[in-house]
Amino acid sequence: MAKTYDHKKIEKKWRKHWEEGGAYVTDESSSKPKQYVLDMFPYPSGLGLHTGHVEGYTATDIYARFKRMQGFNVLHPMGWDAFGLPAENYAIKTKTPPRETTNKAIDNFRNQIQSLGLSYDWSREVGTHNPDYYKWTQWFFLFLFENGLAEKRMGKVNWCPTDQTVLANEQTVSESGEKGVCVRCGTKIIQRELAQWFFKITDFADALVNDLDGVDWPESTKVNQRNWIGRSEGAEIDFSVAESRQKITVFTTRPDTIFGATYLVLAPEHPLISESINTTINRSEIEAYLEKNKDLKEIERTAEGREKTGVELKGIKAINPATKEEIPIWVADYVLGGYGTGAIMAVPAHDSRDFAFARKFDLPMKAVIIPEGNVDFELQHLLFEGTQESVTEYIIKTGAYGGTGILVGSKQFNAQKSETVKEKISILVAGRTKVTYRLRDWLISRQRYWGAPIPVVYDPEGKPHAIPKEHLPWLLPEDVEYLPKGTSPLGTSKELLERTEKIFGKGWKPEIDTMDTFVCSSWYFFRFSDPHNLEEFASKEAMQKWLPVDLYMGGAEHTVLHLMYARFITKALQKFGYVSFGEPFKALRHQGMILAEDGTKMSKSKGNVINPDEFVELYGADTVRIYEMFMGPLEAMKPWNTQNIIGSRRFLERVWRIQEKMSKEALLDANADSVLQQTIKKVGEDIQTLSLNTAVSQMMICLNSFEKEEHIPVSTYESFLRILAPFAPHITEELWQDLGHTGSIHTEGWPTFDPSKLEKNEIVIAVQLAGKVKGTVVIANKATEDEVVQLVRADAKLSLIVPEKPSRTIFVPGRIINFIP
RNA sequence: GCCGGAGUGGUGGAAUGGUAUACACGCACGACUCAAAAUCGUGUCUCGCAAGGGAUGAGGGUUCGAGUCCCUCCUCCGGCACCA
Repeated sequence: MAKTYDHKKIEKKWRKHWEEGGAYVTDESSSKPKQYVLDMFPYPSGLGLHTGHVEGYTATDIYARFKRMQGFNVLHPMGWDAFGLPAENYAIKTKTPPRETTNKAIDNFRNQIQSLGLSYDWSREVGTHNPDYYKWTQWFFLFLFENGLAEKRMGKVNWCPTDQTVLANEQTVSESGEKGVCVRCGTKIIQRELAQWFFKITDFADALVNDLDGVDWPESTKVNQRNWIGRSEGAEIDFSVAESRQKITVFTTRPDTIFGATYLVLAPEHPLISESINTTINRSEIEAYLEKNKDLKEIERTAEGREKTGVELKGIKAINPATKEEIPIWVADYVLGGYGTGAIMAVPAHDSRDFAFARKFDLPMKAVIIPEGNVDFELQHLLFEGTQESVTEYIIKTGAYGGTGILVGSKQFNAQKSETVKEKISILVAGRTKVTYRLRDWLISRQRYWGAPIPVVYDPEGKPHAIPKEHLPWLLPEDVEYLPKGTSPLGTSKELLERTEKIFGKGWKPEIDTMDTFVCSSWYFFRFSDPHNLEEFASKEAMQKWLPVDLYMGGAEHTVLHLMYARFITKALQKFGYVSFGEPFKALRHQGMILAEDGTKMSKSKGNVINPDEFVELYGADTVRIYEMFMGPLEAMKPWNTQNIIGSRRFLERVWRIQEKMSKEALLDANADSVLQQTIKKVGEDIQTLSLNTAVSQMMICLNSFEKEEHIPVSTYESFLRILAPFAPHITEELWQDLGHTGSIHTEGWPTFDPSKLEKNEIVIAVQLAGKVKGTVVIANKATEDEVVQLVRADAKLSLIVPEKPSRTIFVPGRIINFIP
């Protein structure tokens, strides 16, 4: 009589039903509290959906469905990060327009996503490559430009000779960690000087660091963001040049070591070198050094393990403002021109880099800090009793000490703690406190075709002008030569040039670079709140209603930059009054990478890629969803195991079969009921914390206990189905309908549990002797310590082990009783 | 080197300081079957016939009691790394 579980029929039927009924279209009129549950939108690659997508999307789908059942109005959208290099490279190879391949890939992705039964509101779908979207990407460019947050300037840029484009610093590291290569093609990058557009993200450096304290993100991601920004607090100190009015300003985080600064080092780019080269006595040596190093890229200069090189500016000296002693000035490529002031005070006794340099060139060292806590008597003795030579000898032996401690050889600061005098010293010696950052401005120009055109035109003098907003979207031309020839493909479009001249006049030229695709993805979560708005990127009311995002899910691999840029855009909008908050993503979680069965990364070249479609076809979407959630902790990296999927399928088949035990009259056994109550409680808590693997296992435990029963009351089965519904939406909908319900199970409320039934009447507790388990006794749930002791004494085996008069008895209700002899 | 995170059966993995190995896969045996598959049942960390021991990367510590907390060390993963 009972139907068999035909996942193909069931899943197809309900997906059609949900789609036709608009089951997951967000209800804008609802007054329920909102919940914005967002996945990082994918790049629609031709390879299709991979197992990692399925994992993240299933987790947020379960969360979104759970929140709906809990009575929230949920916004759960999906879209496409559609501009980017693969489609363009494919176009170069095959002459197929990128729009064509991209749209095809999107259709494929959408089909795959829909086959998983994910409850997205497809009426809000966006694609960054569509003019009605990139119109607003261009609007953001103009918004930043008008407010002084976008500017064109010359910049040394990383240039990929193969892809013929500029790359951001962060795109010059290959996936295997190799530096100085194009992230896409692995070609060694070269450095070029070009006029480029920058977004001034550094204006927000402080807020980008500080506001991390207020968001619920994985700690490691916060650390990555902080590292990237690289905020460091220190001081700028002026060193005057002897017999000259020039001065050299250095940045240091350790002003407390200034008495140990025995020489200065300038970056090769430092302007003082050319200004004072005439007063040096080794001019040709210096020039030869600069010439030899001028083509070195920063990445090469900072390569791991590279031997430090440098040359002294002989004939000129600097004066240490603390000791008033003359110290040599060197040029060395280990000092970076683009960071701090491009000059440092070298303290070889207390900095390992300066130490290595001083050793190589036999420069003086002076120790001025000794570790606190009298750890090193030899050093202490030397500092107070020894000669400068003996101290130097000691340092050479032990290496630089970079920690904090007690000052010595520092005149009036002697015997004070290094931390407490830091600020005092920097002010007393012609300096001021200063904060610097590693973060650089965001270079957004790309010499590529498949991106949003930068909405700028140049007058006949070459001066840039913003394109007035009424001309947006500034369309991406189609009559282009894809194959780049060192200039941007847009430069080959006749239509674009004619369009520009027609609107702005003869001699005007369009900007031919496009925007970094990270610009497109830095604001899409705003658009989802109001995706069809023709007047604004999103209305203030819509953003007020839906944002910030309550839960944001995506892989950890490539998100440092995306998150940074999205936060930057949000802070810019906040500054100019568009939004009231400064952080776009309240809570962030990362799904872990799913590895191939052999425990290595899936890759096309290794041929070990798992295609989720295959398993959706074979076992059904519900099974794949359950399996991927059951594999292990969401955020953990875990290997795929095809053999294990069958367990998830069997679970659903048992859910299906147990309907045969249903009975309207039956009462649930108290113990089975208690398992059900625990399951309602635990699964709810687990979904909230996204511990979905243990949620699935709890449902399995619950089903196991039902299977021991003769009959299952209908209401019990209904509760169970409602708990399972977010995980396996199709099978539960079918079974729900079979129970005679006309409405969808997914509009039901989340079941409540009865706390009074959570506990079983009889429980097993462990009996310990001095902390070692010796056996168990079955006791009534509410049994007192005395009653438990009685039971233990009555037990034939335990009574022999437990001492007559224990010195102590520890009773933890419901857990253990421990007798200490 | 620095900063995160992790190390538990044959495998994926559970465990508010309270019976380590839940749940699942696999495997073995049994039932059903002419047979097989499917399904169901039993067993499955380790030494031991048993009674009992031992085991959560290694070693210490705190505690009545430690996978969990503290210290030292080892290994693996992720990130940063000449940023003064």
